[in-house]
Amino acid sequence: MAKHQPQENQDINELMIVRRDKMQAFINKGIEPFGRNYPVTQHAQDILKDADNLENNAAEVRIAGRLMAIRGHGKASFAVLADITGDIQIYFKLDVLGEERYANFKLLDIGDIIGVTGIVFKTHRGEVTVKVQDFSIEAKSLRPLPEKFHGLKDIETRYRQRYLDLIVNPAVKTTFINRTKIIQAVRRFLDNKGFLEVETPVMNPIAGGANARPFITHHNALDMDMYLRIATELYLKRLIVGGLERVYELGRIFRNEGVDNRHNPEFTSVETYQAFADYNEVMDMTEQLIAQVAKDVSGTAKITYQGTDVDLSHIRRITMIDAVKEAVGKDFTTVTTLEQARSIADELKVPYETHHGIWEIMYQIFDEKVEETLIQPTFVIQYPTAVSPLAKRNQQNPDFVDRFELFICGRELANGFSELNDPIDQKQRFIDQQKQRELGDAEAHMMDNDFITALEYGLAPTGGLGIGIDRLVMLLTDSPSIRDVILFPHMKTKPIE
RNA sequence: GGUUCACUAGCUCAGUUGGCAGAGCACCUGACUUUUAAUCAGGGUGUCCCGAGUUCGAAUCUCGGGUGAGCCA
Repeated sequence: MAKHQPQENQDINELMIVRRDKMQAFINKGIEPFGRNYPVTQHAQDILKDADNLENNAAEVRIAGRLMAIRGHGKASFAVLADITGDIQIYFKLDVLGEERYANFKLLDIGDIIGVTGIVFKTHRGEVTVKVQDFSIEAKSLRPLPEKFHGLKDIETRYRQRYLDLIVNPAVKTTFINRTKIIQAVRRFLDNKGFLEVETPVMNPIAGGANARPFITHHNALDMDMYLRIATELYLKRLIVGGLERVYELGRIFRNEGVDNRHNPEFTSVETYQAFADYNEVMDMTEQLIAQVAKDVSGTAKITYQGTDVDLSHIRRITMIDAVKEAVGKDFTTVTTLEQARSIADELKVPYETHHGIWEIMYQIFDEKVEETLIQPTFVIQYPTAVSPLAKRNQQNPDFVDRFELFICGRELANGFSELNDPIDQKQRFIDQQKQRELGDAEAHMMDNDFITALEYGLAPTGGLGIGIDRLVMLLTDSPSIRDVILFPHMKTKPIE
């Protein structure tokens, strides 16, 4: 066994010295303070649920977990053991354990991970408790845990040392278990609809499918710069060209942008593509998916987010023109000149660029003034073509595309459209995006000739959808910040003390 | 990027007008064989985020920096 001497430079306080001394005491008794395995027969919840039966049969139970509290009473002591299912009380008694094992118990600290065998009983107050017959130390904890009553509140520590957050703040564990349930529910929904889950490259020679700045990395052997993907869209549409008909990818996306309540540089999205469907069918499916996932996870489609009641069972649909009219009282159907559009934007104090046309200005107004007003679930449909380089033009009005975005509680949650399958138009859209890039828009879409080539072989009419999984999890777990639903949110590096 | 706020013991937090660094929990010593935020008696364990400056004297005032959070862009 390795010697557990504190390193000379390591900052170590009295509390840690005490724990190291106890660890050494175990070693001196020939007991390894760090275990190898401990097969259990139950979790805490199993025992609580089956307590009467276990008690009557005097059955031996075998559990393991972390000591969260110790209440010593001289020759007998109560403690709280926590495993993934929750807490259970355990009882150490000198009569039962004998002098030697009871002395070993005295070397345990809050935070230690132990394995326990014992018999279930109920205390005078009726609490289901395991009377410990034997126990083993599975991992000595050398650092003190945050306090049990107030928990860990320091936001920085909670994010940097999420394991502490998970140990002492039970609601956090629930949130992340629910995150997994949400992702499972999304997969189940799509699998049941015949979608094929696929994996496409994370490292891309061209970062496409969205308007965002990419992270750049370098492949040494090929001696080429590569981008981390900013979307999965263009690869998935290539698969529709290839005849896979219904595909989805659920995975990590990277965008080189700032960090706030709703943005983390890496986040999770799901994108789906369905051949022979248009954006109306995609909206129908999105509506079903949101409601189904909410029911699977919360048991109901009527949820509360940050004090606001939200009914996810129905999503209204409104055109962007109507949404703007409704929110700010400006009717863009009457706008025929750029000057009119600019004066409306000026009046609303919404900034725009000199090269923006009427509909781009309207989109700026929508983005700045309208989105935040869309609290109940709303599909906004009919986006300007100028801001939607991958979507198919509307049949009646080529200035607009058959696109929707879903807003809930003022936040964009999903984006979908009838995919642009005309390679001639797609090429022109990319050229237009290049012009935007030359005008200084670093987020404008890159030219992707390889994708154009794929379209030239023929892309079936296709409906596509993208959902921000993190935002969906925020909504369904009532979390105010995206950092509350990402286990390890990105932060500036700083050594843990 | 701008702006406001926060940073004090392992954790949660006080700290007055600039005058010896505080509390609860945790921890240590002792008592206690059904407690449960156990209780009782005793014990304060600290780079007051970092660095300058002002001052007889700075956790406190000033400047610079760091990290985080909120708001704005």
